[in-house]
Amino acid sequence: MTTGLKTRDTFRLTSAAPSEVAVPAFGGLPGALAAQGAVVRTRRGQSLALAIDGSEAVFVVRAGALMLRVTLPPGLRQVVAILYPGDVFRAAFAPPAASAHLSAVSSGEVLRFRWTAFADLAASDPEIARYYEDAVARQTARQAIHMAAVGRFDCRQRVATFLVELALRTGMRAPCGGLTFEMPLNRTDMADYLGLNADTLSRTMSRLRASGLLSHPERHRALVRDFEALAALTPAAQSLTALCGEAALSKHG
Amino acid sequence: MTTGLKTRDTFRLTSAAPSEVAVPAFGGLPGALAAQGAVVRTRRGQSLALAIDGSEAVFVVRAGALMLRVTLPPGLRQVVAILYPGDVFRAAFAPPAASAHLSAVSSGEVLRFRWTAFADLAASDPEIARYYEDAVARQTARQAIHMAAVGRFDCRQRVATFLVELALRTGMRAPCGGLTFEMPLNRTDMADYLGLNADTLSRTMSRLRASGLLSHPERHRALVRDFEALAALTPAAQSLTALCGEAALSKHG
DNA sequence: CGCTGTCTTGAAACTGCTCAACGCGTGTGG
DNA sequence: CCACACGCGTTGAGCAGTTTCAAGACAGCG
Repeated sequence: MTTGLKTRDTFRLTSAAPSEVAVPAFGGLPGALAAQGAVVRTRRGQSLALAIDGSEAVFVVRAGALMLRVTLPPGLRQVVAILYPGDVFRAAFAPPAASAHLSAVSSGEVLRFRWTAFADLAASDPEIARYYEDAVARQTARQAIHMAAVGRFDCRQRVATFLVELALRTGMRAPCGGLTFEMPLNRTDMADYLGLNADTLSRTMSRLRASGLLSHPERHRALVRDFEALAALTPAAQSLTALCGEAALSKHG
Repeated sequence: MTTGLKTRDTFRLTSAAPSEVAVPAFGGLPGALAAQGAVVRTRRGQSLALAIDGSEAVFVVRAGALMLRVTLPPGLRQVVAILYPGDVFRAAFAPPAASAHLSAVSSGEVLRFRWTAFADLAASDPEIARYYEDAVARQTARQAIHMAAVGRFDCRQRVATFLVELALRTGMRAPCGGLTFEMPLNRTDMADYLGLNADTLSRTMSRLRASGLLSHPERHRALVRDFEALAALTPAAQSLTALCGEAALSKHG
């Protein structure tokens, strides 16, 4: 909030995404933020405390990715969200009484603040306020798509959706002409993210591999030969490209 | 953001909800907001445009409830969120290319602003900024629970979760000793919210009715004899009471 | 080399979905 | 006033897709 400027995303209503894509505010992290936050380097699996000696924490992801997992009484686990560079997470986003757990899915770097300090920064610097607001809005919109995927897609659609998401985020053009990207989550976490059984997920990916859409040159890395074909498998393809930007697709690795 | 004050919610980490519940900031709507916003009276089914002649809108729910529905290409519909009094909705929360649609599920009243104007208000009034931030955080936490429900619960658990949610929100002690509340959504919308088939939902509710937990004294209204028993059916009961407050449970209708 | 954790795969069981029929309340026109 | 169509909810039967459970493959590591 704070600034009267228009959202960087060209604002759209319903309807198909135009080719001019809303580029998320990566790189655009306000300098004042980086100067004030505590830098935390993350390693895969590392968990991040939601409180800093009793007071609420806020995180801003600079590199790598985080995930928020909740666990409900009978051991039902759900990975609620994956946070990519540019995303923000306030501890109050975690639901109470649900064993909320924030952890890194890959090595990277996050900025950490006390919420009180962060709010003061935002109050005094419109750029920070606007950055935070836009990040929250972007993430909320992404969550909506994820919700629809988990609520309505069959297993192949869900997996395709996730792969497209990863490809758009971290994909690089491979020398051989396809698209490669990290698969930082293990099968269980991926299944928990997609609301699937780990066995079902494994089967589904095997089928994608068998159909030639996907291959695993090495563990924790995927190669997609024909991105268009993969995107055609998920009803959310348009929304995802609009949300993540297609910048990644042109980067060469 | 803006204010350095601590969130009204006593901040908690993981673990079970204590009996002292985080009361959502109803009634606590800053006066300055009400003075500035355009009052919109809603009727059931009425849809709310996400843009005010081309610029982004924000809504603050004062009474009644709204729902956000997305529809993906093959006609897959998902009700992503239900917004109750005190909740806020910024148009940028709606995902692009997903036929996002915001509509009223019951008659009520919402305040409408242009986002630019709202942001300016928040920048100048810390109380408004804090109200908005806390509302967004509360809603995000609720979404996390909903995500877990859609991703991991079986149909009975999902329906129980929804009923508990409604009971906590709008439930009143009935003269006969149970709890009554409105059921503003029709079967289809409820099913879309829960990620279920409408037929399955109907069956599930019939079973609940047959087991004596639920009854329909009149259309669009439910009566729960034994709230504890209903709450015992959902793994999210603790989280829901922590998020919605139990104030409603003591109100007499 | 053998251990462990992760991933894969198969067969059976089950849950929820599809499709179609029916009941009911409401609105409309004869 | 009745007949009819319509929207909405309910219900049954059969089916499809997912989960469950258990066994096996594979890589990493002491």
